[in-house]
Amino acid sequence: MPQTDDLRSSRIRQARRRQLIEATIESIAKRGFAETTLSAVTAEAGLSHGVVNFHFASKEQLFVDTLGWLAEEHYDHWRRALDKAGDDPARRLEALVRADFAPTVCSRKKLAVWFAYWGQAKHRPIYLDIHNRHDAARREHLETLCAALVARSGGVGAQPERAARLLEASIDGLWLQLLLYPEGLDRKEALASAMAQLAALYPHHFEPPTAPLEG
Amino acid sequence: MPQTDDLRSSRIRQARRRQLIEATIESIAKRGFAETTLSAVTAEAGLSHGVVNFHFASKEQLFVDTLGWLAEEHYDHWRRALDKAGDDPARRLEALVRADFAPTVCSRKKLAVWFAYWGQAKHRPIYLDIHNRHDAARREHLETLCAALVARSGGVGAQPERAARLLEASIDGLWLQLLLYPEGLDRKEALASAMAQLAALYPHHFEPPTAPLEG
Amino acid sequence: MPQTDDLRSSRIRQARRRQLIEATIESIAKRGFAETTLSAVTAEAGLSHGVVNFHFASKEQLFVDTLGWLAEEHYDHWRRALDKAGDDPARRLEALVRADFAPTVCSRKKLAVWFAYWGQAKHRPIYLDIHNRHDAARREHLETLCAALVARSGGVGAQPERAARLLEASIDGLWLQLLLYPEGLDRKEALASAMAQLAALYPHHFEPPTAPLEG
Amino acid sequence: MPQTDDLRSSRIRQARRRQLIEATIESIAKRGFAETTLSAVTAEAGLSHGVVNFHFASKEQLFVDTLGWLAEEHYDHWRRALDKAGDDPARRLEALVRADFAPTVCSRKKLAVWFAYWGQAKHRPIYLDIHNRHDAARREHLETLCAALVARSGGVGAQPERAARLLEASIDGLWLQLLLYPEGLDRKEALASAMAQLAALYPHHFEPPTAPLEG
DNA sequence: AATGAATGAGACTTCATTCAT
DNA sequence: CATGAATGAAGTCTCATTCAT
Repeated sequence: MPQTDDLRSSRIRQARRRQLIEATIESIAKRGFAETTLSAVTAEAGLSHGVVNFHFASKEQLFVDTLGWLAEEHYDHWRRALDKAGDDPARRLEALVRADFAPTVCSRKKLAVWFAYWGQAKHRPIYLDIHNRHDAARREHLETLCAALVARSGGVGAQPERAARLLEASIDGLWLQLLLYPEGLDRKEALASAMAQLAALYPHHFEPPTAPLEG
Repeated sequence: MPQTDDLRSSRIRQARRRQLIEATIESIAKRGFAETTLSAVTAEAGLSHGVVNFHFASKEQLFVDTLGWLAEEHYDHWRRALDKAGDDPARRLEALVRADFAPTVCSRKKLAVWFAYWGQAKHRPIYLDIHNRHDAARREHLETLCAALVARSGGVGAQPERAARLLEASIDGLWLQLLLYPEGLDRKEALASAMAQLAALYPHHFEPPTAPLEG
Repeated sequence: MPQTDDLRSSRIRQARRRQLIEATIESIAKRGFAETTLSAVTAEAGLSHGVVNFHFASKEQLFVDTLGWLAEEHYDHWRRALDKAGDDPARRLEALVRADFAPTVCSRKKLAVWFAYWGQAKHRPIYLDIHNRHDAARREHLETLCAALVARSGGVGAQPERAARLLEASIDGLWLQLLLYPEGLDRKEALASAMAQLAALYPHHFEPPTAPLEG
Repeated sequence: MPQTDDLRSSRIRQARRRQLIEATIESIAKRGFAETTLSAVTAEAGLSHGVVNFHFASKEQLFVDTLGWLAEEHYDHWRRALDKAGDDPARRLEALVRADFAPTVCSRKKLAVWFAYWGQAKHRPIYLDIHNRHDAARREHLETLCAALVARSGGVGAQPERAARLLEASIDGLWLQLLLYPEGLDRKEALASAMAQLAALYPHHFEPPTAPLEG
């Protein structure tokens, strides 16, 4: 039956694409962008040499789709975290922060890949687009939630735009430190530092943690 | 006179090296790492094809020396800022933060290059080494100064290690945002945000700025 | 059927390797080692630029495999000649000598290639290895056969080691003269001289030829 | 005084040429033809990079002149040996043979260089020319002397042309074996083998040596 | 839908040669 | 006479892409 065949074919195609994208992530993390050849990707995936051009128009398209997949995974992750957080703005903000330090999105492998893409952001507008498209919603949530906490805050907390920016900056900066000083900082301490940042911005809503947190 | 000749020869070599390193920075910023071919570099420098291997053992060595030059430039920059800042810990801390947003080190060009290198940090230990070697001193200063401000602080400020980490993370994160959202954030507002971070950590020593600052 | 595919694929690869090795021999003979570029080889073979590195790890490996092929061809050649020669030591020795002047192994093209490799023997131990590995068996046969003829011999023939060495040296030296004086010496006269050498060493077993021989 | 200056200048030039030629021989022996770059030569000579093109029109000319120098050295060497040998043909022939195994001309270094040149003979007619020009006289002497010994000889010795050819071939072949099997054969045993060759050709005039000879 | 041999553009690198000093 | 920085042609090798099977 042709229809069934098409369905099966389509499922296989999806599976192959996914397989190749994951191999690409693996390879970028392991070898970096420049050394990630299509041979490296197909070898990683256990597939044959010429298969990439069968599922992706070009190497560049594979990279673009890989970033898209990564961005979507991240998006889905914090959206789910937010959905489970209830209605209290402080709890929602905390959930957003915690989401970024969950093992799935905050492994050293994933961080290496994120920074590999960011390292090319300036001259690859398409990467910037994909990233910003997915991140805009998160920025808005951050700002809205910061604004909701303003009432009882003085100081920086009273400037929700800056507070949101600093929150995001700290998280990104902690990610960078996780990448650059793997021995000086682990994921739990990075999370604790991020929670401390919340406490610094909104002392009426958050307590600075005194020890590393369980992520 | 041989000695004079040697001196002149050495000066010429130094000048060429510098010229090529600057062309490399220009090219990485413009084209990214992968597209920075030696032809691109020599064309940028207005020199002939083969010069690079005359002054650098290999392309990789050119990249290594370029990062070294960049790291040293940054180091010299904040050391000078610190020297001019006097003895008051708060002023010294502020000087350190301001230094990172000065036009020379915080142009979009330089940021693109920094993140290009960081994007390869995981699989190029040599890049990590060079970066960390120069950065360790700065981290120590940050932590010492944070510790000096602890006395009148509660909250996060009372944890100098975390405070220093958050300060550095915010700065790096703001750098990333300057790179990723050139239209959403300029250097002055980034500096204002960094000063706001100081105010959040040490409210007794710093006021949150109410408008973007002159860098 | 995968197995069939593998077999076909393997046959194609073998054929290409052989094709490239023969083109290499052709090119070394025509242009010499230094001028034998990969372009020259692929042009000779009527193939595209990049094939070589597809079938050989490097240019050097191509050269090594070419010498290996040459050495094996020579080995097979004299083994077959020996097999056909019967049991009489004198006939076997003669067969061994004649084999080295057969058109297939003693063309000016092949000689040029052999001496091209020998010209690099001192600083390319791998070439020496390959050559000696294949030649050791031949030296042993020569010596054993010389020893078998000793009984009725006086003079040099009574020293089988030296006799064997001189036999091999004369053959190699005649090869060199064929290469260096193509107009002063042809293959048939070289063979006659080699047979004369047998007669000089073992006058009871061999007659010096009076005219050039048919090879 | 201009004339004096010219003389001095000329002497210096001659010295430099000689210095560079010897460095070339050294380098060909050590690295082979292909790896002998002009840098290698000047480094070997302890001179500066650009000096070669000042004394030789091109790299190729340096190689040609080096071969010329080598050929002349060899020529002078056997001429002197011949001059000292007296009038007896047998003694003269022996002198000629012994000359080729003297340490100065028969070091492994020199052999490597000779075979390096011969390895290119086929496609570099100029090398062939230089070699043959110097060698023709030697061949003639060999043949004349062989002819002079014919009277009391039967067998191969009665064919002076072939005898001379076999004598030369054995010597060249022994040279090749010295190059290829440095551990299986030393200069003294090679000389003994060459004397044995004389004995094989002219048993009435020469005795086969029973032990290696002092060269 | 997959394989993998083949292509050829383009990268890095070497090096003979030139030339200002 | 000599130096050594500079040039640029040419070589080897890599690898994205194509395509017959």
